[in-house]
Amino acid sequence: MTEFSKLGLSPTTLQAVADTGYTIATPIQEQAIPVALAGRDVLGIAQTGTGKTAAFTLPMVDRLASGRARARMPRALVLAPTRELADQVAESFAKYAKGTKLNWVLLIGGVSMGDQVAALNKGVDVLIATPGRLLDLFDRGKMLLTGVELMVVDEADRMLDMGFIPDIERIFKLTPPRRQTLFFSATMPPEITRLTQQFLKDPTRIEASRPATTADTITQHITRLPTSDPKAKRTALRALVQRGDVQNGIVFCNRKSEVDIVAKSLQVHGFDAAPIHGDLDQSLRTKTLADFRSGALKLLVASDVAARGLDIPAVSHVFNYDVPHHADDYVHRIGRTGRAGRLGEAFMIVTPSDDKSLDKVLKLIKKEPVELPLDGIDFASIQDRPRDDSRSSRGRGRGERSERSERGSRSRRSVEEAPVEAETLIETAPTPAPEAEAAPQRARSRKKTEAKATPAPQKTPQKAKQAEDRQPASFTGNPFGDDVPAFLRRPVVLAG
DNA sequence: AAAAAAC
Repeated sequence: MTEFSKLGLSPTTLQAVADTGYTIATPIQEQAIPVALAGRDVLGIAQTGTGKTAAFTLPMVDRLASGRARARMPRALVLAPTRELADQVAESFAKYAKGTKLNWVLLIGGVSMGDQVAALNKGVDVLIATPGRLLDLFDRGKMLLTGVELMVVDEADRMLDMGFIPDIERIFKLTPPRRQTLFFSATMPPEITRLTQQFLKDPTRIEASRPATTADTITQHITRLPTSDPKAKRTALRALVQRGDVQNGIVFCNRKSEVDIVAKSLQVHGFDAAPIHGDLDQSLRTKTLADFRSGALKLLVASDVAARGLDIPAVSHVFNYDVPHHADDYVHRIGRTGRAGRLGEAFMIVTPSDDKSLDKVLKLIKKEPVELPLDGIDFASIQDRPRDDSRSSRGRGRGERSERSERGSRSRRSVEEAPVEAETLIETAPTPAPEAEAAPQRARSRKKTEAKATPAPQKTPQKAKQAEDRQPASFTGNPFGDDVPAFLRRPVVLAG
């Protein structure tokens, strides 16, 4: 157990740490911070939940605090594989750089470039970016990377999975070789090893022991269905969600289309649920995640965009609507619960077509999940409506009609009609009273429509705050008032 | 087999 005060951080940074309430460093922080402060490269083998983000943010703040960025010449760069992860790093930066004059900008896709370009022009110390938007802006000549003193690569193995390695290589080559590099990956496949050999200089290798393959704080269940029918799976999911004491939960699906269908289905049945995946508008992704974190949203239906890295401190339940094809993903998914010593529960729906994937999962977790049968549901009699069916409802029974509405883009019919099929399909787990549970769902739909209709979505509180931080309170239209900073009087130096 | 990421 090492206190932060023993790691060599400056008093300002220590104060920022103290303000967050943390006093004891995690193993990765304890090992990485002194090495990074000494200016050495770090190769950190660690996954999320180990305190990795603070392990690189804190020394970064300290090492950058003395200098000042010039226009279009950032001094540090953090790369993350997903927009949400980048945003999370930015939040960490906001916390720990509070007492300094450092500024930063989040460079991610899916949002307007305007603010990002303005920040770059003004001069920003730290770029926190996903590779696509960073390179896009670079190719448009919006910044140079020759002034980068410190570069962080987070979740490198995931970048590999996502095909980002050529981009990362290119970015490495755009930064000066003398830079310091902090490189993090949960695993070290050969491609990643090669990358570190090429771009890191005599790195100190730090391994934070994985908190066991699957945390002991998570109780794992599997429910076997006799059919792969989607409607049967959704019925089973509702029964599982209703069975326990779900404070909040994440429902993982393998496909984005399935995420939409399952979220919609849960909403129609009166659950407070919303989808998140990469095809959704970024403003909606941000808002949905914020709602889920704050407790305003109970069920997050997600693709694997939310499986890794996202730091949601208190998730009581994880539901695997689908068995993930990669066993690793199972570990990441259920790792969203049972964090920081809390208890968590994980459920997985398994159908006959999941045999292969399930074998891989069971082999990896080396643990026998609790079999949880759903008695009283006649799955064999549940049939999904054929996909190529015409849109007319002629000749259909009540249950099927209800299912069709569930598929519709945004059902308008009153929610009281919704649980028709529940009479026949759910015997053990009654649908919640519509009047009690339907309201949040309708509110959510309305918000979504509004967001689409508004040309310039409102700044999230966090973004507004960042804008505030970048801009003096006395801002009157001329960003610098009468005092034009020195870097603006100098011509911008192009190309090294 | 699919997810993610740039316009």
